[in-house]
Amino acid sequence: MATLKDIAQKCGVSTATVSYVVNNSPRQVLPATREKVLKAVAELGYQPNAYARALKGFRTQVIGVVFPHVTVPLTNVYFGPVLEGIVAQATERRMATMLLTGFTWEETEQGAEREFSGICDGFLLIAPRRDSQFASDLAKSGVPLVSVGTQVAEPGVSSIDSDNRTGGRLATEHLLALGHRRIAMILTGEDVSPSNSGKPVKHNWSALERQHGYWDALRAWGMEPDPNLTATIWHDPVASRSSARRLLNQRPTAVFGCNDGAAYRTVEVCRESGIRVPEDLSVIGFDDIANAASFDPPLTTIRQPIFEIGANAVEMLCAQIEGRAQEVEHRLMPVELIQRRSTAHI
Amino acid sequence: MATLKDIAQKCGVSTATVSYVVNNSPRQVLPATREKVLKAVAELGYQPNAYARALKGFRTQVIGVVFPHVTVPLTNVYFGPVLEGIVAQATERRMATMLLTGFTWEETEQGAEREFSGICDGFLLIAPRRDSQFASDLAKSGVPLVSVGTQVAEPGVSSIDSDNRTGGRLATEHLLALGHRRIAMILTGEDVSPSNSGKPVKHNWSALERQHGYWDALRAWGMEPDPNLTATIWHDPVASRSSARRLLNQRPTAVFGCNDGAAYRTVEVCRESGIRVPEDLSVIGFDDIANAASFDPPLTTIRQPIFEIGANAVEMLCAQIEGRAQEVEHRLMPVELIQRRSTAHI
DNA sequence: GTGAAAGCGCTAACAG
DNA sequence: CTGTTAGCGCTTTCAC
Repeated sequence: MATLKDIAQKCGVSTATVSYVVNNSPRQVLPATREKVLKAVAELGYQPNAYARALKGFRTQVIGVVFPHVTVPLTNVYFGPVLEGIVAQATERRMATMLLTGFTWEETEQGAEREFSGICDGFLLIAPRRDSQFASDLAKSGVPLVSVGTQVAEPGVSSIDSDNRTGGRLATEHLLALGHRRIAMILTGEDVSPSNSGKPVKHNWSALERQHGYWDALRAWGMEPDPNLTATIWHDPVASRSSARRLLNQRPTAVFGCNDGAAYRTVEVCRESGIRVPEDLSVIGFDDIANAASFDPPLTTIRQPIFEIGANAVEMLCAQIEGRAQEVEHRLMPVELIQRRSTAHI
Repeated sequence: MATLKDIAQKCGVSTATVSYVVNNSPRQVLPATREKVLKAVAELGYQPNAYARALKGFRTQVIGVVFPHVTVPLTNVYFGPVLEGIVAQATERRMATMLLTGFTWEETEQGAEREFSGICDGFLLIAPRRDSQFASDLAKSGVPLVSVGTQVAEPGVSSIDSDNRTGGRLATEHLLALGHRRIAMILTGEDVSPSNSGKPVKHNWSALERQHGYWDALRAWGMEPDPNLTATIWHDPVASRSSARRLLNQRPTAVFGCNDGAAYRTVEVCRESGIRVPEDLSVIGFDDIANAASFDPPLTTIRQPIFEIGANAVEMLCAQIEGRAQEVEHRLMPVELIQRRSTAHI
């Protein structure tokens, strides 16, 4: 790999001159010299060494995308589109995206910190834990950072997410407007089944926000949320099913699943139990994942702009990197009700 | 960000000593000194600078994943799982994955070459063009490189793909065994519709390989392929539909779609035309994408191990990076027939 | 056992 | 207009 020095020698000029030519720096260079240099550059296929450059304090044009767990697949209905938005926007800005992950979240954070804190201009944390150490450390060192899909506890860390609370309210209001009064909600959480039963359930941040919206709507209609009408499901399919079944035994007329997957699993349980959707039970989801429209019945849901969340995250991060960032910002992306056929008038 | 020098000063030792301690180098260091250094390292939160290290000729532990076009989404049925396999295997080996893409393939290649050829230890090209300039350049400079899903023209570039030809044969033999004799094939190609009609169709490399397998099987059964029983579809849905319809007018009893998407679109066209699958027409696909089993009817197809292709690609690349690579290797991953309900006895 | 110093490739301040 | 040189943070040879 040819270096500045090689070019300089070949042309009988100094490395400084070569540097000025290749960088189009403001310094005046004799046209003849410039041409000579350019020719040598082309001949030797010279590429500036990104590392040496970075060592001089330049931007690396790389953003690190830190995501929780290598087995939360990229084909996942949330991570996939978010990453797509990130990559599209990064490409637009001619930046590269470095994927940083591990087999546990701790490992992910440690690895990211140990290896790449010097390489990346900034980081996007995808759905980090609220108490993320990595987020705190980076924030304290002033490294550009945006948390996606969760607000971390550490103040000073900007974040972006959809407006989950409003979405929860919208979903519930839709059901209320349809005449439903016994409206159940299904939350999701970290795995609390067999292996770590006993520990308190750790619900997803977003699920909890959506629940707040659900409560907001109920209260606005003068109703108090009934704890019996809330259930939690998680990765374990068996335990989740029985949880869903217990909920249905409470005879709700409508169910708000905190995401489309939860809603869909509810529909499945209904089918097994002979409950018809939407005739006997209305079901609404959240996310509007790619195939929500081809569910049977097509799922009424709250759409969140997943791709745009990714794109906006990059934009926010770049603002920080370039020093144009205002204050800490918690950007909330708009959600909307997508009415399909899984909800009906009571 | 603390540097070696900071630590050295704080401890009243030389940077060399600090370096030896943090790297666990073989040089003997007085336990007391070692401890002092380690303490300072912890206090100052020292992280070695990856760039400075790389400048000394060390591995960067980053692999560049070059993929064609930012709008070929990561949620794509092929790219998604491939990338998943890549990331999983890279993580296993504690390497990071850098996503390199652009808005055109040319741009992607130029950007990757210009900016990142010094940063990455090696590159994975996802479905590059056969005449990729980037591949040639890298191969000539001896940069570790594996082409995924296509063999490039440049000799000396290792590749990995599924055994498309065998898969094409398997699909066709399945149909033949079911008693079919008028077996059509649907290929896919680059967009040759409105905008660039007139230009010769550029078929996908893999589609062509599968077609070879199709021919192999027919000939082994003493039949000569009928050109009228082959059609090409592409991104344009309208033109593709009419192409599919023309094919069906030739009255095949079975269709082999070169991928599941093509097969599925054929089923749709059939439905519109009142042709029942599999009663009137058997349809077989290729890939076994995630939702092939939930098609209506569930699609008989040839499974290719997409995730494993990604994982193997990383393994091959690392062998090159670490100098353990044998010769140029064109690894072919095994495929298998997945029998479902879109094919039936004639 | 430890320190001084060269040098990886590059940029930019300083001298001509 | 161009060359010399210091130094980014690190590793490693050589000398003590």
